Amino acid sequence: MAGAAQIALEPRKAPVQARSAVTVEAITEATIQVLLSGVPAPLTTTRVAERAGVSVGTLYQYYPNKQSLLFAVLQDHLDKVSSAVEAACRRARGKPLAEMVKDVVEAFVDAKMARTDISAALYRVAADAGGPALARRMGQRSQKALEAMLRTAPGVVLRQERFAIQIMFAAMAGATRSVLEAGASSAMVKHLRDHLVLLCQSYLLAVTQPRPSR
Amino acid sequence: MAGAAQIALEPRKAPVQARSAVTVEAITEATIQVLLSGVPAPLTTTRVAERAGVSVGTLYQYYPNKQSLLFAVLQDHLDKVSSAVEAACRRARGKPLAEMVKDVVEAFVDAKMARTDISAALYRVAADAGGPALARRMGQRSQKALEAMLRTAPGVVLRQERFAIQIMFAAMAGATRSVLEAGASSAMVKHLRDHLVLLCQSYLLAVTQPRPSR
Amino acid sequence: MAGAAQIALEPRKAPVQARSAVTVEAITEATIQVLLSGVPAPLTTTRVAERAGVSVGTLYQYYPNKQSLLFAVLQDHLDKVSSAVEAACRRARGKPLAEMVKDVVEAFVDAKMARTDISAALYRVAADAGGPALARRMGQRSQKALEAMLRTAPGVVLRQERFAIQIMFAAMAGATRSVLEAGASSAMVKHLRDHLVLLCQSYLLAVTQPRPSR
Amino acid sequence: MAGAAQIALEPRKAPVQARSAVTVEAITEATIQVLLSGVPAPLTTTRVAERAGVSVGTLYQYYPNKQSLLFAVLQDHLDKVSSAVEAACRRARGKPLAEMVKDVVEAFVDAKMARTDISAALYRVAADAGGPALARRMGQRSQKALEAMLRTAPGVVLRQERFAIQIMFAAMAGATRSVLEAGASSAMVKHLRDHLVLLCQSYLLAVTQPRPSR
DNA sequence: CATGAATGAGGTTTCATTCAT
DNA sequence: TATGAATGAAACCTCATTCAT
Repeated sequence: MAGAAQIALEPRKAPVQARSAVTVEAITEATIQVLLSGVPAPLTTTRVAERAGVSVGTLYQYYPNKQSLLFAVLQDHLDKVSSAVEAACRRARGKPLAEMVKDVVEAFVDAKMARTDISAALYRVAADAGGPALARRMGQRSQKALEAMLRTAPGVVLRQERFAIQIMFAAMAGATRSVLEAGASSAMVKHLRDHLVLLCQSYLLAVTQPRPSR
Repeated sequence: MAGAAQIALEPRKAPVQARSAVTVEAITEATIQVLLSGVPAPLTTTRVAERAGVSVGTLYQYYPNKQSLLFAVLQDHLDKVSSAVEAACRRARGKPLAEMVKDVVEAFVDAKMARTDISAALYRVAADAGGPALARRMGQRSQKALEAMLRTAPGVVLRQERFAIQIMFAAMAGATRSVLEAGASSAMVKHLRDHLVLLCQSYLLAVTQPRPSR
Repeated sequence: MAGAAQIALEPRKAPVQARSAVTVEAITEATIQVLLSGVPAPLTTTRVAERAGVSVGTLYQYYPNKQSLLFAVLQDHLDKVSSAVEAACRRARGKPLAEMVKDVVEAFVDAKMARTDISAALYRVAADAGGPALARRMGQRSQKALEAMLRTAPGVVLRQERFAIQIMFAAMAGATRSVLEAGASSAMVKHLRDHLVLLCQSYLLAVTQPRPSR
Repeated sequence: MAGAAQIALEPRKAPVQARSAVTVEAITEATIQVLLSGVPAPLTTTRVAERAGVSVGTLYQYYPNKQSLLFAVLQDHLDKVSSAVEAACRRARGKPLAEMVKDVVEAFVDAKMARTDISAALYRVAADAGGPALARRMGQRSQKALEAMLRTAPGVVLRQERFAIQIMFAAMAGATRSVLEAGASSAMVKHLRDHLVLLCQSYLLAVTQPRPSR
């Protein structure tokens, strides 16, 4: 989509009742299933509803429009990844730089690769309006956490800190995407972890400020 | 798009006559213009034709369907980048590793950033069927060139060479995309160049095989 | 139409609810009306929907494409005729040949001429892909019934039975079409009945096997 | 097509020059070829022109529109059949009824089956506006000739002469079409000839006026 | 609350026809 | 005269969304 009017992206109502929660869950799950069932068929609200075992009307009770549905699914996924990174950052505070990086990178890869099928499928809808913005927002959450963590690394000061973190994070995301789109066999995923650790460690070292000596 | 039937992606006929060449050029240019004019309006063949100052019928004389038009525009862009990388790789053969990397990274960034508007706009359509495959194919061209070049680097042997190159390339692409989607001010672009040089240099060093000495 | 890709001809869903049944009926009726209103306007789905008082979307809920709509209308018509012939054949079993023929021919003509307007209108769409095949299939139903009936005619054995029946049926159909396309005044229809009875009776007599006497 | 505006059906100009004659011939031949090449592709003027080895523009020099082209091809075909029937009728004057019928029926079948492929293909376009009218006109030519011939049959007076001839002719046409659409193997064609002779002979006998004796 | 029939704007694509070269 | 690029009306069909039941 080359653009989109300003559209409500928030779910229409929180699923407070148990019955609702089940329905909503069924709908989001169905969305992913439709995305995954590689058939050359576009993702339509009717198809999602069918797959979820509810009527379109019901779907529209919970999501004001199609965008908001996709948005919710994407958000859920990205939120998991961001949270994993944030948690790892919290745990790694104060450790030596190399360890920090290792912990965080592995947390990121593990979260992203927990369901390779979903991750891969979501790239297809992420280009829609709202997707890039959401990704950026979520990326910033992670980057903020990284920044906070890195400041606790003993004896480390980064040059152009913010920017360096953005680059590192984007590099991680790019490499992960590449592996995902290449099929993401478990062997590849393992290599990805190791290489990304190396890549990030060496990069951060390279942008480490020369210690103000004496 | 969540999927697509097998569809002809090749242009319908090459613009042999002068008149035709102008028309085709106008159409591809219009495609980008429509993509850029961020207005909340999807890219439609009608709109592209309008913008190009021709009728829809004319558009369909050259492209059998909408996909093939987008495909052509994307291909043109990716081809420029790949070619730039290949050329840089050829020129850098035999140089020391650090220089190699510098030359190639800069060539990549410069090619990608020659028209930041186009690059950014194309991310929106790249998710369509055919887009990912094309990107992968083009990426492989670059990676092949990188591989050939790196083998001429004096005293350098990489561990898991192919994979390492894939990761490096994907990291570059990811970081570049990140900057592009953040606005890509010229200052940022300059920093991107420098940081990517560092990132790639240090990563390659890190995955360099310990010389089997003596 | 000079040809057609393989296209779904079956209705999309059966009208189960009362509301739907009305809609479907309105659509098929409208199809015939549009065909009849001899105005120099082709049969388009939009026009049919308009005439039926529903939206195009509704039409497409029940018929996956234009072909299937025409197909359904044609099928309905041909089915009525075939059924009439079959019924007559069943009733005429065991009667003398001349009576058999009379009964069946009259049943055929009556069924075909019940709505001369519809019959005439349908010739216009019968040439479309699917039409000839359907007509052949329906013709064979009738011919099968004829065959079964004729075998019960006392003392009658036909030479080249199957083929003779095909010829007779096609002759009937051809003559009927001719009258239909000439306007089919009720006087003509009456004459048609009488003449076709004669024609079929005398033809069958002519192809009756000489009784293996004594 | 369910109708058509009043459209010029006459060829735009007679091919007076030799060059033109070749071109026109190429175009009509190409029309049939396109119709025959059973591919699920509609008959378009562009395709016909291509096949004929000329440009669309040239096609439109000779035929003012698509209808007139189809009309010309159909007319050519029907004219051959009508002429054959007329000639046979002329030759058979004065012969006994049975011989008359035999000669004419065989002339009809032979003319129609001279090119079974063309005959079969033309059914597909005959339903278009202009087609039925043309067929009727041509049928009347044959029927007139039949009428004139039959009046010379010694001792034969038909009841409802005109109508009977119409029915007989339509029956012949219908049976022939049936065989054509069933594939028209040469064996079937042979049987068709024999059966149609029988059918017509016995039918005419059956409608022969009882001689006003004494 | 759920249903699913109905809506209709709007997208893609075709193809008969014209006319500048 | 021949060419074939250009035209654009109009056809088919989809699918997000609504609302009576």
